[in-house]
Amino acid sequence: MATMIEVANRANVSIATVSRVLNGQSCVAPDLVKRVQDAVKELHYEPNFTARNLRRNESRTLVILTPNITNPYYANIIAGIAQGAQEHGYSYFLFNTEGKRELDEQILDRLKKHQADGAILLAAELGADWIYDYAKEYPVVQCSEFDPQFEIPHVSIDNYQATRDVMDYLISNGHTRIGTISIDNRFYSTSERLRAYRDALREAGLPVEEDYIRYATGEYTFKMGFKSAHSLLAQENRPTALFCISDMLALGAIAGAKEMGFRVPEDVTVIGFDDVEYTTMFHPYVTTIVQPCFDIGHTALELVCNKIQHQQVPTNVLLPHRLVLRESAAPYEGNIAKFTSCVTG
Amino acid sequence: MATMIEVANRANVSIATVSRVLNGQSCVAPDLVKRVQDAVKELHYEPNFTARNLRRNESRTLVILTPNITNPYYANIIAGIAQGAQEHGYSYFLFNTEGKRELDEQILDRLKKHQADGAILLAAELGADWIYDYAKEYPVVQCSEFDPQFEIPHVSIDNYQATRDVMDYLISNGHTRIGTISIDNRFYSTSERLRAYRDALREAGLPVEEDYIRYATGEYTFKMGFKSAHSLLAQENRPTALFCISDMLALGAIAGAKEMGFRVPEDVTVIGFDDVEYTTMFHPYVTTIVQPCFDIGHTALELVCNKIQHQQVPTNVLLPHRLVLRESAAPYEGNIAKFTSCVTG
DNA sequence: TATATTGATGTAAACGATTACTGATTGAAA
DNA sequence: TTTCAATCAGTAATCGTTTACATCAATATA
Repeated sequence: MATMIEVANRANVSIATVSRVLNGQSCVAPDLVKRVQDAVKELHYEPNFTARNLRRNESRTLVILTPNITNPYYANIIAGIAQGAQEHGYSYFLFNTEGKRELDEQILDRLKKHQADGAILLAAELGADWIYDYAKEYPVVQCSEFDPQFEIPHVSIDNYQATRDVMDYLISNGHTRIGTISIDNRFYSTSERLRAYRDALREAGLPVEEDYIRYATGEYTFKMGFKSAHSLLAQENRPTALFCISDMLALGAIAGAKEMGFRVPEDVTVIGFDDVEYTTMFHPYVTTIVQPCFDIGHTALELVCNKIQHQQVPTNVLLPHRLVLRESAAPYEGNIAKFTSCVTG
Repeated sequence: MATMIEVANRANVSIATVSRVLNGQSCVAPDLVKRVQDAVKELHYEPNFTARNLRRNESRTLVILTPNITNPYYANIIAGIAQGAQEHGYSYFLFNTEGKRELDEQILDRLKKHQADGAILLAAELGADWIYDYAKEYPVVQCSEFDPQFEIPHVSIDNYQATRDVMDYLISNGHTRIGTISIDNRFYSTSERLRAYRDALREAGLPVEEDYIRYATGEYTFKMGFKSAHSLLAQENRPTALFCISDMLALGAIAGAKEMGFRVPEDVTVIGFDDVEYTTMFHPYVTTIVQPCFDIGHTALELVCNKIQHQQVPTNVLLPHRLVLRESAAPYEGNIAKFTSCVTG
């Protein structure tokens, strides 16, 4: 592959002129410009980005840490990031770290090695103070998950309010026995949703039954939703509504409920969270909280870019959510008794 | 961030020695090694990979072109690639190009710019001779899709035989009116599956009805499967079995059939392709061809790495597939007549 | 006409690593 | 004791750009 020197020789100019033509900032005489451009074409010259990056002391590259790209929720956020990256001329390394700290750190070390100019974290756990060590020195932005006790810029929704919206809907529709399928992870969103769930019940004068709460192990998977719903609905005095903290859990919960012979929503209302596309594939379509995933990703990207350029960025960006009513939720009709008998184990 | 020079000064050695210690090939006296290591720690030195890459004339980076990460089929292949990349110390840029040639070329140009050492293409169309131009000069491997007329290394399965396996199963189970949901794309897999579909019917002495074939527009989506099944099953003399060239199409087809009042598999057998995890989420679980996605990705990565090291690599790697029988397929029982009446438009 | 100003171009020094080459030291062989 | 090879460390060139600075010609100003 030809270098600038060869281009310069062929065009009979200095390499400085070649560089100037290529970057097109300072003025160069038209005939020289033409000579350089011709030489570039004839030699099929392509700039060596490694050399350029070394000289400019940048990489035009970001790292993105995600727990799991297979999850359509993350996939949509990434789509937003991708579009923004394209717009700003950035590339990115996408890493599936499954939230393993070791791996996370190994990847963030790329910032130190000049392999990346900034980072976006999609699944920062509560209490992850080590992230702060990076964020102090390098442009780091958190997306969807964050810990409010650290001053690291983040983009998310108001998880507490979103859950209150769900609970308001359920309670005002007559449900009094409301269960929730949560996860045993250390995400702020999880703890906020749980807090809102409890607060809503308490404020409505309803008891907070620990038997109505399930903490699924690990990830937001269909299987976990299935199992949790099974165990929730197998109870004598089972809940009439299930609030699931993700759509994949809700889809699993619906399947689990159906498998036990319950109709959704007639016998059990199920509400999800996120609004991934699978919510409208299988009936009943899932009533859920719509998160502006694409925008969350896109905004996060804007923030890193601004940080890279040493601009001031807001720490706490919350985008609007929305409760969308579909088929899996219905007012409580009081027709549950007949089903309690057919519950197996 | 400290450089080698600072480390060298602090350790009172030359930068050559620092480099030698860091790369650990040539021998360095133990006390010097220690001094260098101490200096590295004290200064929190991290090598600048841009500089290293410039000097070594490599990037340790790959580009991966995929039409759509959201599709779980591609996601699994990428998981295989990711693992291999990790093993070999490579990073990769993942690009969703949606098969747009312009974009594809723009990204492959990174090979010329020394931004990547090799490329893996997940969705090369038939007749894409321009890919060959890159493949001649740079390490390029194709994964899942390829064009047999070009000598570019690729990893895939035997799509013709896999489809013959499906058709053998259907025909030997008494189905004679077999439809297929294909796509109007330019993939070799698509044309091979269609060829096998026609051949199987012909060889079994069954007519190839063009009315039983649907070419969905664009992508392998749930929606397309839904619509295509609807139109196939709305016919007077509708097929009793549908072979879908992807699982997402099959899931859509099952939903479409159900929406029309058909039972799957009692009234219509539906068979998919790929074996993504969604096949076993909703009943009926989908009978499908299992592709070793992870291995396909992993093997493709091995091939690029070997090519990068100028080793000889095989051109045509085909991995084994398998037909797995689940709930969505059943022998033809002849009980269809009663349903033809309830078919709407 | 002499001088200051402007603007285009070239020269050469970075950027931070790797590595060919050179030189010094040591120990073994003659 | 001399010679030679082997081992290890240092010097400096190199990778391919960008860019501060120097140069020079042309124009404007006095």
